[in-house]
Amino acid sequence: MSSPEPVRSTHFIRNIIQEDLQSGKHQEIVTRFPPEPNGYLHIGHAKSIFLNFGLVQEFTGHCFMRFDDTNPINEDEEYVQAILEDVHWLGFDWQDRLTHASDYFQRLYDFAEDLIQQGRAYVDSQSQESIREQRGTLTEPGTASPFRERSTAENLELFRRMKSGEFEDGAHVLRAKIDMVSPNINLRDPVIYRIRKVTHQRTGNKWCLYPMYDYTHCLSDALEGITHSLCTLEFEDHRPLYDWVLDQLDVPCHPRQIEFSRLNLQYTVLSKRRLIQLVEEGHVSDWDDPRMPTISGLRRRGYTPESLKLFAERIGISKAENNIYMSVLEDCIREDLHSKAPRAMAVLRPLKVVLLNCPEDQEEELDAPVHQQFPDRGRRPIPLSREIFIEEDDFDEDPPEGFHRLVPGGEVRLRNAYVIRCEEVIKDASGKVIELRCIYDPNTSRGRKPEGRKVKGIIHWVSAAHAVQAEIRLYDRLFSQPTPGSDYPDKNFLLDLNPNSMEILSQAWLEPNLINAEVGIAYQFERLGYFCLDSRDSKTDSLVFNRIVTLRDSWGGK
RNA sequence: UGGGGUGUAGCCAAGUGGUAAGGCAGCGGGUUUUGAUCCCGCCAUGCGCAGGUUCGAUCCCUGCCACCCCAACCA
Repeated sequence: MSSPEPVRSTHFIRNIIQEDLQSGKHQEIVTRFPPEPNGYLHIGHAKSIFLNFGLVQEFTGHCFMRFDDTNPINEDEEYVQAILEDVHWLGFDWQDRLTHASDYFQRLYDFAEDLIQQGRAYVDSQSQESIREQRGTLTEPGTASPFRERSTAENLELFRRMKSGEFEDGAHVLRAKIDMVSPNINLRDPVIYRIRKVTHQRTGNKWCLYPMYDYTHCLSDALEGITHSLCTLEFEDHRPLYDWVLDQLDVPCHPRQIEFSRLNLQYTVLSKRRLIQLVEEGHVSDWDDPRMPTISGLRRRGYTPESLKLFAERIGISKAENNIYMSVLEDCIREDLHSKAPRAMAVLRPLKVVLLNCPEDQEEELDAPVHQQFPDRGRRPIPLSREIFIEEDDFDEDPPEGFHRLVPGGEVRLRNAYVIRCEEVIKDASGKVIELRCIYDPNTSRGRKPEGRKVKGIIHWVSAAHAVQAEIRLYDRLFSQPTPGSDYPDKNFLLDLNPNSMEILSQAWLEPNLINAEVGIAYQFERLGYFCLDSRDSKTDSLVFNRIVTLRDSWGGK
């Protein structure tokens, strides 16, 4: 099966790597994908995964899968497993390069003692509040801590006692001694170690002292021999600190940090805080709710790894703020599935049609291609009998201009079958159309056009006696505003939740061949869109399909 | 008001001191038993604004403007 060839335009990071390879600065490149295991991965992470893992496939090199687990308070093994599954599903293999920042805790600690020995780090024994006040503001310089000039011996002793658990949380911290009046606030003696008497998901109770991100990340990169450390724009201000730490210590190499802009996708949210809130407050069923922009949600919804890769290629890599249309993502899955998906007919909102000239005991076995453009994929059986279902909105008593479907007295083609004419419209007491009586033209089977008339419309249908009932879940965007919350003073994104983001249709009818549908395969329900079995809720005797995305519809009417 | 970034079409995004790639969207037309797909064509005298240098500037220089990020013992 062919997947779409991604459009490859170059970007500044690829250019840098090419130059480094050509100049001989590096023989191969090493990257890393470093999530904190405190939430599920989302499509923004996918952008980073495709970048980091993709680059090393494109050039020679390898990529580390590294968990940045320096803050045991928020982290959890559940997230670790979910993240590994997601990265793997996207198509990447880290081989034996699965690491954790916590693997380096001892080495990091030793480096810290080294810093102290050099007089480049000190133990501060002030309260968190004092440290914050002394940091200064954006426009005012910071002031020195009274503990800044402690002796090396005292610093070392205190630091060792911090490690051995003699002090309570918050009693002391270790700070890098850099520059309290730097215009870059990150350089005003940043805290690099804090006491946290909590159990770490990997190291247990071995440590009660945990290193901070800025100190940990650069050293982990250096220890792994990372050549290019790719991160998002908000870390740009941290780069001087990244470089400072590595410059002080005897490390194997000095990776280059390069920043790119994070993904912003309209009609959804991509911040961990907000995604957690959606899950915890029950606005969605779970992390893998098919409306979620998480990788697991997209997977359950029916998105393919190939479609997400296409998306990553399309949006590109740059340093500019971006605001991607949701339609770009939707178009990627359409493009991928168009060639892959077997075709089927399904009626979501059924309207009964009786074919008057079809005897009650008549059953005709028609068939149709699995995929019209790929005849070698075979054919599927399509039974026809006297009673069929068509889509409710494929009939209109009072049609708008340009309506190509069925109208009273009019003709339409049943897809893969005959042309029918509507003879009679049956309504219930309230005036609602509940049944159509039609006659079919037996001389209009496959490949045969009706004589002397043009039939423009084609509608899908299923045989009532043969159809399989199923529940179908129609999904729409989770939020009704492109930038959720932006119109409210408190930026409350929940107020923009789309109340119609999921519609459940429990009376849908499927062509009988769909009884063989498999989880993980997307089907095109002709004229409607792409659908797949819900991996959680579908059962063999009660099928549940998710709508992945609609087909494009250039007809504005309805 | 300090520091760090970014501004190329509706949305992304290449690009170069020599006259603006590509994708998505949009528009027009063709094919079609999916109003899908597919095919063809159109779509920036313009690169945030104003000056300057130059034969020539989106690119170099100067000055502005707008937006984003930074004052966790988060990452």
